Amino acid sequence: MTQSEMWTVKQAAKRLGISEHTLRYYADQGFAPSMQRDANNRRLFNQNALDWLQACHYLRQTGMPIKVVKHYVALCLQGNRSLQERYQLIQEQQQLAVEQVQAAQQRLAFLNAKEKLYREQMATNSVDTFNPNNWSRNNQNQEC
Amino acid sequence: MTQSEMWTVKQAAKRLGISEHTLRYYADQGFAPSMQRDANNRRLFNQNALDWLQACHYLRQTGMPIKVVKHYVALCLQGNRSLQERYQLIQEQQQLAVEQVQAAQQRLAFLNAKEKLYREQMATNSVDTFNPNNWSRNNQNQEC
DNA sequence: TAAAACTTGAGAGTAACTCTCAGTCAATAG
DNA sequence: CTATTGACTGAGAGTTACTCTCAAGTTTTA
Repeated sequence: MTQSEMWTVKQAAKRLGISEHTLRYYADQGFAPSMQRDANNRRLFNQNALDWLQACHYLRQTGMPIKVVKHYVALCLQGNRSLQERYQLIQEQQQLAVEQVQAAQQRLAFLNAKEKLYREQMATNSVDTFNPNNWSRNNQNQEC
Repeated sequence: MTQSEMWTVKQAAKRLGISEHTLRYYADQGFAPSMQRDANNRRLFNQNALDWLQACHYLRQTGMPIKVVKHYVALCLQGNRSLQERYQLIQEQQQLAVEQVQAAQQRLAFLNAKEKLYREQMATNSVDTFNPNNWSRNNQNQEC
C-alpha cells in the first residue's frame, strides 16, 4: 500500500511513451483521477495515475473517442454498479482491437511485398541502368 | 490488358472499405492517377486506380502524412530512376508497420485481460449485489 | 546573481478527415 | 411528360485529437 514514488510530467511522459503535451492534455481531460499537484501547482503522477493513463491511452488507440473515454473513467469511479456498462464498452473495443491487429498485419504484408519487389527491381536495374527504355512508356496505368 | 470494368465513387468506396468522402478526398489529392471522368464529370475508377488507392490507404494507415504519400506517388510516376528513394520510403513504413502490429497486439492483450476481469467480477458481484460495502470507499486510488 | 531548465494555463495552429449545401444530371414513378 | 428520387459535383465549413507557442512563474545550476 506504500505508494511513495511520484513522477513529473516529463518523467511520466517518458514512461508512457507519449509526448508531454499529450500527457497534460490527457490529465486535463481527467484521465488520471489520482493525479495530484505539488506546492507549485505542478502535476505529480503516482503509479495508479500512470495505470489510468496507460489504460486510457490503449482505449484511445483502439479508436474510442475522448468523450467516451471520459465516460468510461466516470463509470469506473462509480464502482461496481457500472460494471455492466463498462463490460460492454470494453467488449466493443476488444472487437475493434481484433480487427486492428488484422489490419496492421495486412499493411505489413503489403509493405513486405513492396519492399521485396523494389529490392528485386533494384538488383535487375543495376545491370541496365543506362538503358533508356522509357521511350514508349504509357503513364496512364503506371504501377503503384 | 483488357481493363473494361469501371466503378463510380460509391462502388469504389465500398470495394475499398472507405467512405465516399474520403475516397473523393484521396482522389483529389492525386492518389488515383489513372482515374478518369465520364461525360458528366463524374469520377470513374478502373482496377489500376483502385490499386493505387489501396496502396495509398495502406501508407496513410501506417502513419505516412498526405504530403509524403503525394511525393511517393510522384516518385512512382517518374519510373525507375526514383526506385532508390521509393525503396527507402517503403522501408521506413515497413518498420513502422512492424511496430504497429506489436502495439495492436498489446492493446488487444490489455482489452482481453480487462474483459476477463470484468466477466469474473460480474460473476462474483451477482452474488452480493445488495451488499452496500462502499461506505468506506477511498476513491483516490480507484482501479481503472 | 544570472543564466538555464522546467513547468504552468491559455489559446492558436494543424492534419486528416467529415460533413453540409446548393446545384447538375439521369433514371424512374405516376 | 412531368415529378421525384438518387447519385454525383465542388467549395467550403466543421470536427477531433492532438501539437505547438508563448508569457510568466519557479528552481536549479554555473
